[in-house]
Amino acid sequence: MKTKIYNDIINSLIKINSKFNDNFTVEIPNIVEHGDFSSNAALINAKNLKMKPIDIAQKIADDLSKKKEYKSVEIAGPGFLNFKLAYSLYYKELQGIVEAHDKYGSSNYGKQKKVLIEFISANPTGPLNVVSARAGAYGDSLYRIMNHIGFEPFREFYVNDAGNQVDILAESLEIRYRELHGHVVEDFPFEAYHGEYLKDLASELSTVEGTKLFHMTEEDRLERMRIFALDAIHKMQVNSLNRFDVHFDNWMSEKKLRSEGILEEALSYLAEAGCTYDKDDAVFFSSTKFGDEKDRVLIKADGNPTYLVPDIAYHLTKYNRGFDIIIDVLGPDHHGHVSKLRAAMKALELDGSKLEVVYLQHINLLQDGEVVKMSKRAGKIVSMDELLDEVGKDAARYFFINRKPSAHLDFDLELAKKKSSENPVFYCQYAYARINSILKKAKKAKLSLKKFDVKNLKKLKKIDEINLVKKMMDLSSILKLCADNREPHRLAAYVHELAGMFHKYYAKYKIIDEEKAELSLARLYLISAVQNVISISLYLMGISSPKKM
RNA sequence: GCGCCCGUGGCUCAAUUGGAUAGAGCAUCUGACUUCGGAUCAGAGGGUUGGGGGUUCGAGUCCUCUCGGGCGUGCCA
Repeated sequence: MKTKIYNDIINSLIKINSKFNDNFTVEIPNIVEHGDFSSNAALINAKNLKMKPIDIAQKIADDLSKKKEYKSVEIAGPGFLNFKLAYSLYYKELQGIVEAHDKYGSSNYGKQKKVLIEFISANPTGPLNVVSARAGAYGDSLYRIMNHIGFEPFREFYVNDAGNQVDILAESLEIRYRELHGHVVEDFPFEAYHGEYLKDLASELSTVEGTKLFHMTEEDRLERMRIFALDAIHKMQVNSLNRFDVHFDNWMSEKKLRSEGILEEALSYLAEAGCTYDKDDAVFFSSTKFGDEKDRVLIKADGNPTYLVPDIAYHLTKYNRGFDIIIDVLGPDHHGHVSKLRAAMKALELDGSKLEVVYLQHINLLQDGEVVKMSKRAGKIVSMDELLDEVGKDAARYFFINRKPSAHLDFDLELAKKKSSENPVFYCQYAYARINSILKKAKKAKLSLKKFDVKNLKKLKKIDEINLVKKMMDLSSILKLCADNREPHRLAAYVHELAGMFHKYYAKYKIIDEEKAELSLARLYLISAVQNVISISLYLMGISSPKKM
């Protein structure tokens, strides 16, 4: 509908002067008195056309008010054009919402662009924590939204199952295993993983292997520990993610990348490009050529690659797999790292504009008003499972999505535990459940929408009813904003507003009035559309729509 | 030092990408159920958008300076 108005304005502008500027917008104003839609076309064109904005606006208004679709075209302020549309257009749109059902708001906007969204990518050294939960809620919702409007998104989890930390993991498990079998371990190493889950893993390992492992060579034993721990922790993480309704299309293993020789490949490309050199027994990447502050080590003096190498190799595979857009969802402590990565992409002559990095800011966990210090090493972290136990999937997902990624997040554990009206997700779900119950009651009163003739939508004459339709029509532009800016939080605000409008409407008007069957049916039709839009929005955030609460 | 992110009512956050009177929730106060679900609704108070300057018809948004807070700046990952 916006584009229709936009085109109508263009046609009017052509009549005035062909040298107009089409860089104006058509928007839905915040203030109801400003009409259904408004445009700044006259303001933008004042310079080009060498006319006063008000005069341009007047010409456009005169031209467009001849059309029957426009109930009124008014000029306001310095030269804004405010449009009011005929109700028949809204009835048609309302019908479209109901008929499209769960496809409403979907489109071919993304033109099948292939989008890789890498998120969470937590180390496989322990259970997922609340930081991963935020990334999970964010990445999965972005996926759902992009999928809905015609992109081809792909979800990937990068598993750092090789390297130093995995050795530490194996050693940590070994210590727990020894303890379990009566060995006294005097000083638990500081750098080892201290979490309780390793004790559980040790006892699981013991039931499988008994004391057999003590008879192996140290090397074999640690390898067994490594494989066992990685596998068990992976399952643990998948299990938590299933509870959170977050899923992946691919788990990319660093170990696999290494075994396939991709690291060497990446290194040789860099060498061919003349971007590497040897110094102090190490191999350096001359990243300063590409805007980095200093050159970075690729191969350490001990012959092992730094973390940068597998990361470059991994991103090389992202490009090679033919994605149009590559999105990395990272924690804020990675931004120093990304400049190195970008330098490498430049050195390999890859299109840097394809790679986007979204930084999710930190989460402060608040308990009794105090910040809970989280430390992986000390094992003092709140896990995703604990969070789900306490607040449930729906509230947790809403809570995380409700904020833009770049904002810091204070997660008040006490507040989140409360299953009360303080939690906005209940407000939205309640609207859905309430509509459901009204529709059920309507059936009992023998008001069936199946017999409803859409011609009777003209019974919907209240401005509140038209406003509900207008709000629902916003969905597709909200989804575009969410997708283009990689900011799903707008959808959370949107569904909350829509639910609010419905609650107000419900309180003000009686929907089922047995003496006015046609009006009742028209209103039932309206609220069934609202229910549909709420359900779609919640689904896109991974939140359920319960029929009863 | 240098780089990145953030600063909006008491608290947590929005603001359709530069639009008209900066909006919600929580908290506080006042009201509304014999009626479709009160997990709701109606209403009130609360703001120099950290501060100064600039760009223009128009700035929370862009530029610049400045003050706070967070993070980064490893031959750790």
